[in-house]
Amino acid sequence: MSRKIFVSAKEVADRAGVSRSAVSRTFTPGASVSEETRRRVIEAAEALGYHVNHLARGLMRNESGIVCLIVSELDTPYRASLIRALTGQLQSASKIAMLINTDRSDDSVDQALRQAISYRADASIILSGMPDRSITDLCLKSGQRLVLINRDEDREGALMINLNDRDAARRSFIALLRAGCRNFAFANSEAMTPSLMAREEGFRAAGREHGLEVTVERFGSTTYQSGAVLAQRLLTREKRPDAIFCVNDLLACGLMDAARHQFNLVVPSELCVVGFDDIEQASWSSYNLTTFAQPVDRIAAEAVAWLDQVTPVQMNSRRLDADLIWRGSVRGG
Amino acid sequence: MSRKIFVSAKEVADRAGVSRSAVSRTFTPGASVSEETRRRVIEAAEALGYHVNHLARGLMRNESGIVCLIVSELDTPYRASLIRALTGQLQSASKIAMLINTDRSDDSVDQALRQAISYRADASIILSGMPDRSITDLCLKSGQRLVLINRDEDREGALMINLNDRDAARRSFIALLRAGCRNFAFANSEAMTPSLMAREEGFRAAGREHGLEVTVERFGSTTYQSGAVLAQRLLTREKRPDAIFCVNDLLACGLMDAARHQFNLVVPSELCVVGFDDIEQASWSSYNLTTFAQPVDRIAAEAVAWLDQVTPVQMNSRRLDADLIWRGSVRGG
DNA sequence: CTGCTTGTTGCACTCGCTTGCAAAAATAGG
DNA sequence: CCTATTTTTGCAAGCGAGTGCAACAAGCAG
Repeated sequence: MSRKIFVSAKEVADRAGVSRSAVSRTFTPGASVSEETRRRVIEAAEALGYHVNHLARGLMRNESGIVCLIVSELDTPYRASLIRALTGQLQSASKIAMLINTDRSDDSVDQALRQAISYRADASIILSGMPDRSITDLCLKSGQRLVLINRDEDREGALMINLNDRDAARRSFIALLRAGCRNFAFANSEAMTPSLMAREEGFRAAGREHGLEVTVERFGSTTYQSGAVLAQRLLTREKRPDAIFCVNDLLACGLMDAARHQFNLVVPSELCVVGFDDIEQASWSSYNLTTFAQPVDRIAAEAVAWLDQVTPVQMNSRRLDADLIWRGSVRGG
Repeated sequence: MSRKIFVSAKEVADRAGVSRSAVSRTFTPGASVSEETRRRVIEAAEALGYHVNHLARGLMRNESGIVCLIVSELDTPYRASLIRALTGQLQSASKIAMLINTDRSDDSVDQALRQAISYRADASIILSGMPDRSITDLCLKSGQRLVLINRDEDREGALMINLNDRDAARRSFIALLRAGCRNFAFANSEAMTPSLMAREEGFRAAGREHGLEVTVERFGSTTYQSGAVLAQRLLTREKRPDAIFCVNDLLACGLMDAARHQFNLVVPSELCVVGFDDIEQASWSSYNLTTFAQPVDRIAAEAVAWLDQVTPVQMNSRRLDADLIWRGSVRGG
């Protein structure tokens, strides 16, 4: 197993009969090289299988082209689809994604972040639910650009992408009202992240405006399992809700399953349900869930476009709309 | 916006009153430094917020600590959970994951791969369904270690991790037989990857051994939607199957939903279904699917352990067992 | 005190690339 | 054909680290 696998610019230069700088310039957009030289360099590079060493380049240029994706619970449907969109678009912009998994609570997170910094990542995109401020601090302090998705945190110098959660919640209320529902409930987790709370507050506010009471129940994390528990709690009330807005689809699926299989309720005639995220499962015929679509492609596009800008605008925030996807879990439509 | 954000070893050395090499050695495990010097260096580093520059280190050592995850359709439940496991364990092993998304068919894939090579990744882990041999060739040629998951490809110098698909298929057949089923079918996609085909062949072989016919139907890609189409094709046959082994859970979910909602069949009394992967949705009460669990943590552990080895064993292959998870989509149990 | 081993330290070179600078070559103007 | 201007090119100095080598200090036996 002989090492020495990579060819260096020197070797390409020798083969092409030019200087090492010429090779470097050939692969640097906008540098001054004659057409003839460029051709010969490219040819030699091709023949030798040369690839610019990004480690060395990053070292010189002081920018690596690496973007960190800081994520927890990345196998959650919404997260996964966002990651898919982000990696795709980053690649199209000639950047590359490093994935940092913040699931484990031990210090491997901290270590991973340190790694990211050690690789001199140009930016970090945070889609972790974990509201650990020290992480964002560290990123900013080490000169990275920062993108916060659905965190509603106020961070100077970062791009903040959020949804119109409050407005979506209001639209959800109106849709349920039009469907003839009268007993409204909101099923939330105890995660209490800003975007989840905005949905809750928006829904409550809409209730207030219409002079209707809204029952709110919170439990556990934002999962299918919590949905089942919330169903238990909400559907055993004396005044059983006939409309439940769930803080996300995963929870909605759990709630619907419990409503059907444990309480024998028929959706939507006896119970209307609205979710949030529009994960793939929402469209499955067992759920056929009316929900709000996270504009993952838009989110990814905004993030990548902002990273591509040369001048880092100081304060920046985008608020995107979530489209209501009408399906069968609400009457009418 | 003044640049110059990072502190270098030189600055730490000055502050600690030692030479730059001392700093370097302090952060190199196994190097010779006195306790006293190390203490002072660490202290200075801490105070200045120093992080070893991995770009530079990688340049010298000729190994970057970067591992590429080459994935397509990464928002698929099984893939996502595998990525979660892999990133987690890589981090614990002080490596870091770069994510390469091979969804787009244009040359952005090629470009991304080139990027990975340019960053001198130490290894690539391929979980892409895409059987593009040129990708694996390129990785190997640029001196990377290679891990192939569920691809059953014979690749010298790579670690191949596969499941006992054939055996699982056989166990599935026996379980269905014991449940009293007599008309067996296998629902496959047209992806025709080795591991999917092994499941099909295993199931067919088991049928042959028991002198029972197995209907095989293949359609589209391995998704929920294909499951619905396959249900249509299989359940309209004159001899309607009462046992269907689906090549994976996603497809099984689609098939079950169609069987129930379009054909009004009751699972498991009129139709038994077995899936593969044990994705989260399989445990949802709407499906309650009997299935085989992909040992994602084992897979990730094997991969990471192999990457940690110093001596690259030439030919290496692991075959892991998939545990049968008994749930309610098969009678008895 | 001398000779020898063991452990630390700093110098200087190296990794592969970018880039300012000045020399060389090509082009234009007269 | 000569000078002035514009490219193009090579030289060499970095970027931030790792490491072989030799110098040096400390510890110990004789």
